[in-house]
Amino acid sequence: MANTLQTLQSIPRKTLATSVADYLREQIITNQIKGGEALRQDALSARLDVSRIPVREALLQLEAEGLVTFVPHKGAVATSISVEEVEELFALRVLLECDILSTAIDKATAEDFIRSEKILEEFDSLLKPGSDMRKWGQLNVAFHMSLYEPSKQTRTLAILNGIHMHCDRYLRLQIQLTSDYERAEKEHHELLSLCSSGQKGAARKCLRAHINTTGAELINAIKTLR
Amino acid sequence: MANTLQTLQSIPRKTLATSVADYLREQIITNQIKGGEALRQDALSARLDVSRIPVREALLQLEAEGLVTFVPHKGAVATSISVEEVEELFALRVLLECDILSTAIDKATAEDFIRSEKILEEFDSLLKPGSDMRKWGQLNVAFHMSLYEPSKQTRTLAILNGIHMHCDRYLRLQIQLTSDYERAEKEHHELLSLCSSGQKGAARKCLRAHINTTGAELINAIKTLR
DNA sequence: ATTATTTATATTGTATACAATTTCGTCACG
DNA sequence: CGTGACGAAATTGTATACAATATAAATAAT
Repeated sequence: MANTLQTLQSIPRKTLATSVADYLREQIITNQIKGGEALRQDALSARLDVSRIPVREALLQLEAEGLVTFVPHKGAVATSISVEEVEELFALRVLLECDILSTAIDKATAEDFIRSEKILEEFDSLLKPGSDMRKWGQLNVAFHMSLYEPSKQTRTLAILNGIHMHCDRYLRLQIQLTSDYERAEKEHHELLSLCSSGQKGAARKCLRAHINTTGAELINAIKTLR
Repeated sequence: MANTLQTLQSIPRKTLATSVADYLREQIITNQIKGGEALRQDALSARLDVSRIPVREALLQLEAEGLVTFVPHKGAVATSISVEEVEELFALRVLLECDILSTAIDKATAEDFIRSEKILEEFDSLLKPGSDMRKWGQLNVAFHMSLYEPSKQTRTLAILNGIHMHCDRYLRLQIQLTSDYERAEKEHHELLSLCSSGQKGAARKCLRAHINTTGAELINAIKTLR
């Protein structure tokens, strides 16, 4: 079996630094740590009961992901994002995702579509309001990435992963407020059926519309919040 | 004066970790540290006469840039890149750079073009063979980024910066071997003149051709080297 | 009173020391 | 021979301690 090795080498012995990074990333994405908030190494190491070394390494990794900015001798601050940047991110999504979707459809197998389908089914389990938006955001990213994964374009996938992380940081807010998840889910199903029937042109069009309306709704929500 | 503040806050007190990162990045990009080579923290800290902490932080930063892979408890290894990945990177360049060029042209001022022009002039100073390719690669990146900078799309610019870094790691080899810099320079001048005269469509076409032929030449060179 | 200048405090950066994990050689066993 | 168990050496991960820098407070000067 080919993927045995895959599985084996993907047991990443968790290091403290990555655990701290995971924790902080979660906190930032869910807005429990707000944009602009300072992250003191000492406070974090005391709170998490580890030394400052893994905390520093976690902060460095988060900086690489764009979730904090790290100024030498001054400290780390959770990043905030401007409306212009959100717009840029969604424009990037349209550009990259529409492109990668084409090659993904060409290379996709039946199992690939089944995997995506299963993710959509998971959405149903938390359709009712009150369910945590954390899971919703994760599934949203997972669905999109699952669609593109067959392309095997690792660099592009990595870039998209980063973009989605940032988008979701704000999507979470909007989805919660506007109950927009029903639209998103309908569009997801539509998109997947177009993909699995190999209608590349229509699928791209659908995806572009999906990203654009989502972005527009989000920007709208952000602007009214001020 | 507006940029006084800019200048002041852009004096980043260099930390040891960033110095080490700069040093290692240079070594990797210039192929003095080859892909697949292991980077032992102990050896590096002894060689550079610093402790392992800044070395670790440097390696983490380089991992974020994709220049090394960091496996917990095993160590860091300089990444190597496959032909498929080079092809992907150049395809990404076409997609992103053609798009960003349009908005950059719209927003560009006279000074922007002058800045790009000056970079092209610098090329002349090292046109003769024997001059170091390090500078050539830096100028090449600088020229392209200078063209796109007026767009103010910071996320896209950051992504492109990373892509260029990886491309140049291999471009250096090819340029040296094939004396292809003459073609590149001619195309650079052509591109800039189209931009400064506001011919968006033609400029995009020219840029796409420039990236595509450069990518094709590079892939060609890599394949013949094996 | 306001601005400089100095002192003290807080916070980050780095070195050293120790703990945990992996790697590799050795040896026993089939 | 090949294979697996065991232990020593090498290497990485983390804690603690100290040095360097920045922030804030206090004092002095005009």
